[in-house]
Amino acid sequence: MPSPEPSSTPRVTSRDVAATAGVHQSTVSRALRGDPRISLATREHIKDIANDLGYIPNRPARSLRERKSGVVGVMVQDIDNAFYPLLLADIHRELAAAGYSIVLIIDPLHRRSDVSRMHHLLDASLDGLLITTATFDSETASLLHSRGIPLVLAVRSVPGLAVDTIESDNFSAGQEAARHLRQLGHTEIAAILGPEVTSTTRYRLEGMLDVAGEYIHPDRIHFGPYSHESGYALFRRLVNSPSPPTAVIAANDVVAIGAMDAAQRLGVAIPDHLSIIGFDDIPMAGWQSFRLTTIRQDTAAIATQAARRLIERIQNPHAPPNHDLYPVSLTVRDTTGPPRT
Amino acid sequence: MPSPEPSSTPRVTSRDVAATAGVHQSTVSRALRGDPRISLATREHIKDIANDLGYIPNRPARSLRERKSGVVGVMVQDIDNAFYPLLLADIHRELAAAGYSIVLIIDPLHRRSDVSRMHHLLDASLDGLLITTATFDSETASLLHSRGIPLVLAVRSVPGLAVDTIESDNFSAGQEAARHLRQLGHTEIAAILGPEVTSTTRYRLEGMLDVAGEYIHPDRIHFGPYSHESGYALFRRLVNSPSPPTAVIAANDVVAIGAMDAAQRLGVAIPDHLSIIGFDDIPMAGWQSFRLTTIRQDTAAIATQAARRLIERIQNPHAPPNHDLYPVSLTVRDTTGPPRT
DNA sequence: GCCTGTTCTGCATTCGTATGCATATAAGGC
DNA sequence: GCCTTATATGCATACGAATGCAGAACAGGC
Repeated sequence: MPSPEPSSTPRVTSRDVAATAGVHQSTVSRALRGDPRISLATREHIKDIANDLGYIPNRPARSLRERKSGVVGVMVQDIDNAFYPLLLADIHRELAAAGYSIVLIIDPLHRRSDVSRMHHLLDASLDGLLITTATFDSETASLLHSRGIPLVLAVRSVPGLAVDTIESDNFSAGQEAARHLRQLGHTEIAAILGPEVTSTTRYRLEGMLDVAGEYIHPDRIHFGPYSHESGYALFRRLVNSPSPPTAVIAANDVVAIGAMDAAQRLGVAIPDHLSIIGFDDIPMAGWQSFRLTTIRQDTAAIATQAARRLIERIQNPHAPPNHDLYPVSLTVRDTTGPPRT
Repeated sequence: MPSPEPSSTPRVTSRDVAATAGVHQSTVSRALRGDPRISLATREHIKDIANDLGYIPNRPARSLRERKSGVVGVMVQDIDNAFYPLLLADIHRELAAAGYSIVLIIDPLHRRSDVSRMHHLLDASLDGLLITTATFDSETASLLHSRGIPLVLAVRSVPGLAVDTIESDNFSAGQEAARHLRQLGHTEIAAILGPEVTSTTRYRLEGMLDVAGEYIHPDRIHFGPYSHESGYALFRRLVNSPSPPTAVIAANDVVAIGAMDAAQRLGVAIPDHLSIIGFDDIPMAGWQSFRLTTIRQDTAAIATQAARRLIERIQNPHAPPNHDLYPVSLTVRDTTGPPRT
């Protein structure tokens, strides 16, 4: 198969189509958009010619004129973290089905976005923004919202910010996790949590404390990033402490699996010596190597709904904001059991 | 924190800035781009006013005028597959550093892109395209290239297509894997491979056969998607066959881990009963739960280099294409050993 | 055959920025 | 104090598509 040379042919525009069809550019525009005011015959004729010439409407020109780009931004914390690809897959499917392209915006915690860094979000190249990385201490979402860009918060919420929010019932999630461990008889519970400034961490913690506050000593509550490494490191520290806990609640499955990795390395038997429970129920949690007990959240539903809400918001910027709260459920596998005696 | 209302204020344009600065729009444009022909005083004055007014240049307008969008597309097979996020992270870092935004294009194998589906890739909204999903049977890359869009192929190559290509030495990779198993004494080797139409699969297979052709019976060569599920299912079939192999070469680490998952479920001891080797050396392969022996490829280098090549290609569309070939190396962990006796 | 009313198409402008060219003002030479 | 050369800014237009409005072409009524 010989490789065809790239053609340096200048792009064919609606004017070119118009010229060869013997009509005016405006007629081409209308014909291709199916305007019934153009006679059917002319419409078909123009479509044929457009096809022959390989005409493709210029997107920037259209965006400029229509004041919308057909592109939305999706902000994730860290693409190299099993949770976000999971979200992205469903978000992408839904948005693509509606004709939107997705710009990937990676917004790591340590590199907080100031106003200047978000200029490119407000340059009219994005019709909307789906944020999965909102934190309590960042004004990003609030600023963007005040600048009028259609906005949706998924997974994490910001109290008092009146924008569409799609999240799990994380308070219940925390309760469920703690309740499960309590029912197994644990009284020495530790928590390896995510960043303190995230709603997921805060509400889950509140739920845990609500159910098992007296069994989770403040010294045993640790905060860190939502990462495998964090689970690994903090678990290590917990186990090497003078009085190790009998159960660990991990920030999410990724962290829990990091902890399990450390456990395996340290020769800590799970669940015989120590129980671990996570949150999310990502597919990996169900793999034979892990069989992780976890609080399931409906990530697919959240992703899909977030995408839909964003589309609605773009179409109707002034509708009152919605708050979708999804229930969670305990999934018992093999990493939790009664405490060692 | 009260939630500020989204402002419906119309966007502030360079003309607005010009008006309040008492200069012409063109002067604003030049001043903000640092044109030395505008006096320093005026430049600063205009910048201050632009700041005060919160002026942000309109991207579609700029794209239209400059004939470049500052956006590149990155095509991946399946975001929900550990390998691609890994690639994406580095690609994103590199492109973001160069000021490019990334549009995520998911191009699943089963939904092949025809010309109409790729119209939106040619509508001038993308300055270039980084394809990680090229296959032998798809004309996508070739077509796009002939249409003149700057193009880079990463990970997978297409023979005879004269475009920048960045890949590992997959033939050597196949050789290494087979050599390792041969040196351990294996004579009953099976292969759970990726799609036959990918260069990675084809070249790795050729490498394997080159070294151990007589020990890899054609009936034991299986093709499937590069997925956990495929590894799981095909491994199961292999083990349940009348004469199971003593070693399995998996398409990549994701597939290998799928196979290990099946092994664990079926009670097949690894490596005592059966050896498994993968390709890539994704971080997960090193986790305690897996300790997978694998042929390491420098994914980070490939991702980074691909991004750089694309940037170069955009700047200089007519330079001769480059072919970067990266060496691979055997990483021995705990999933390979001598065959059972 | 004139007038009204449809139906179809063209004209001209708009979106916001960048830039070639012209021009105005200032500075310098003598 | 006139002319040349910088220096600094303005003017006008292009990028490509969409659209309000005007107008052409045609049909029908009488």
